[in-house]
Amino acid sequence: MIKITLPDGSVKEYEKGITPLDVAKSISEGLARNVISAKFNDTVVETVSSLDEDGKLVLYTWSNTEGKKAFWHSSSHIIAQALEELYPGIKLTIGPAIENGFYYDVDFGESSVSEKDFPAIEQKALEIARGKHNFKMRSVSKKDALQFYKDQHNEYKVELIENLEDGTITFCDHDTFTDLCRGGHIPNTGIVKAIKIMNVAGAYWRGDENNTQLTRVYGISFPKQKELTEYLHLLEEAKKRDHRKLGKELELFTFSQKVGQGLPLWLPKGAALRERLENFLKKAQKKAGYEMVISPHIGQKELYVTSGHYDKYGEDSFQPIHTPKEDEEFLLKPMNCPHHCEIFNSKPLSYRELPKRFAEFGTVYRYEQSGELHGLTRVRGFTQDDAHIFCTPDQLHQEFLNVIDLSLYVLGSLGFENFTAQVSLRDPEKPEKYIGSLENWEKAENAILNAAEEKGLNFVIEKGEAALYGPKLDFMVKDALGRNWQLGTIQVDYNLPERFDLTYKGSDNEEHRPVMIHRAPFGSMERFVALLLEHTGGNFPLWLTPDQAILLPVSEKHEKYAEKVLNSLENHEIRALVDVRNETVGKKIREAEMNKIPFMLIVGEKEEEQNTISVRKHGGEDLGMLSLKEFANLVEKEISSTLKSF
RNA sequence: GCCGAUGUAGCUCAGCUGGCUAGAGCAGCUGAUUUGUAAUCAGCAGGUCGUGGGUUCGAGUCCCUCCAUCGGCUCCA
Repeated sequence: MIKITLPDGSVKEYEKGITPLDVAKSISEGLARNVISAKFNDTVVETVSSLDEDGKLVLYTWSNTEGKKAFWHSSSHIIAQALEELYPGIKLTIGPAIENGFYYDVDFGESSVSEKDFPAIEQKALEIARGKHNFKMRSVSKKDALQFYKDQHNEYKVELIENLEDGTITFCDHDTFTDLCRGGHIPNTGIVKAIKIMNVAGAYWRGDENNTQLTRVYGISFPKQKELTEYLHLLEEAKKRDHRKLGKELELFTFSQKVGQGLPLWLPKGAALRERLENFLKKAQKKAGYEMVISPHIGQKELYVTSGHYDKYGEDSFQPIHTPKEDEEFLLKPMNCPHHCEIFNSKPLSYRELPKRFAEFGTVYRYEQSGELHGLTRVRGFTQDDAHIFCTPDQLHQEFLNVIDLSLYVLGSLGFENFTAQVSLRDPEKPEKYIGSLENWEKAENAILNAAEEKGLNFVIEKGEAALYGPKLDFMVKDALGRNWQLGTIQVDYNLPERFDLTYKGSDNEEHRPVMIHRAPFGSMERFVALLLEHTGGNFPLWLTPDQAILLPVSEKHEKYAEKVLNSLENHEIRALVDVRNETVGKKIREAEMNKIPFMLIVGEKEEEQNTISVRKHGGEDLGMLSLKEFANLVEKEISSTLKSF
């Protein structure tokens, strides 16, 4: 007999060799029907694996993330079988479950797959699924495993197996299909009732662009057809929140082929919105002791050679600007830090004057790869809400904590609650990616980890994500389709102060090296506005939104009164406009709704007589007739409830 | 940069296997209507079909180049 501990803490005794599925049956029939995956002692096991020792068992159904993972991973086996049957001779590589579905990377050799082939593959996969084939794991010796794939001329699987230890290698069979696999499957293929190929894309073998490019087939599957339909509907809904679509509809920004790709043009409403965001941050920064500085958009090549950026990025950047004078080269500024270092250098400073906090909304230009450009989230010219803090080593910790506070204030004020804090460290195996001494890096990494812990931030650590000159604390936010983007960032840097030979006079009358903090709470204005658009669906906070209210005169007769009201609204600092078009009220409301204007103010005979406005909120709520004063109070109250001061 | 897809009026889209002067709705303009909580009616105007080449008697439609966009990969100072 063995003792099985269940998640609720209860311990039950079973015959040795019992399976998770049997355990489920002993609990309830319903559970047994729904169990599709299990973990035994924190290791993923099959629902039909035999359990031979005491341990902790967790059973998973479709409603658990772990259950979905097993479901989607199993589905990738089914798709792989379908592909092999339809395209004989292809070479399979890896096929994991991902956040939403799964993919399989395939070397199609001479053939290729495109959208029009999807239905046939899906149908084949469904046919296989309906066969209710059991997934069966079996151990294979390294020698046999290698032979199996050598016979298939599949060099990818061979490479995978070569890196595995003999004795740990398992294959998974279902129907006529066999795949190298670690395990974690649903009991049988029949549980998959709906399966859809979402798209195909190129992906490099082992993520290295020097390797062969494989075809990545993305798919998703569900235990019910209805759930697939719902998922596809959800995707459609998410597309409505796409910032590229909303930005166009709300006239915030545009792009022009003539100006160039990745170079956004801010339209009047967008520019005004951006200015409000900038002022919001400027106000907070002023309280936090920052000073605004301004630096030019170009700098001598020498500046970036000093900073180390030229060596690292020069080749893949916008190329130097040449002047009539020979040997003179300027670069478009790809970041503000070197300029700010020189500002620090402009006069001798004493420790009494530190920290120095130089802030600038600095526009920078980076030659991002063409395939990587994406709306406003990844562009070639953008404005960072940048600042550099130069402080003594003693001040670093407190300064870093203060910057975390500022960043959290910014995210909180704009309703970003579901962000992930990420500590990005260097990849110890690739020192060539970074500048500076190991000692400096360790100091900087510890400074960040300590500060993040002290603030009680719930953070994840990512190795290899650090910046060229130092580690970072990044705030990541998901877009409408669940893709992660970095917004705010805080970086500790011991290296640029050395490269620029920055010093201050200490109390001991000796020269000392300051430490530098790079920080940008928004990240960039472009990306921040993009993510804000996707999060709010275009319904910005009232303080930020382009037009807070629109006056809708019932007929031409009430235009004068509307203009009068508009005037008073302006006196109350409410941004409003009048729709004087010769249209019905219904039509004006419809358009104001589509333009996502928070308040629609209808003025007609009654309102003019009583000196009031009838207020309709975006979405349809009727607030009835209000006096101007009442309305102004309402607006002020709503604003102050979302916009706290720092 | 790489893989795959897409590009028709300001916007959203139709245009089958190549065949008259390329269509619709919305937006725009003109006129009528003077309107009370998500589309009043009528008329008009608007496109060298992303670009450049090619095949053909004939190209929006087929082929190639380039540009841009979309989904990924790689990258992200």
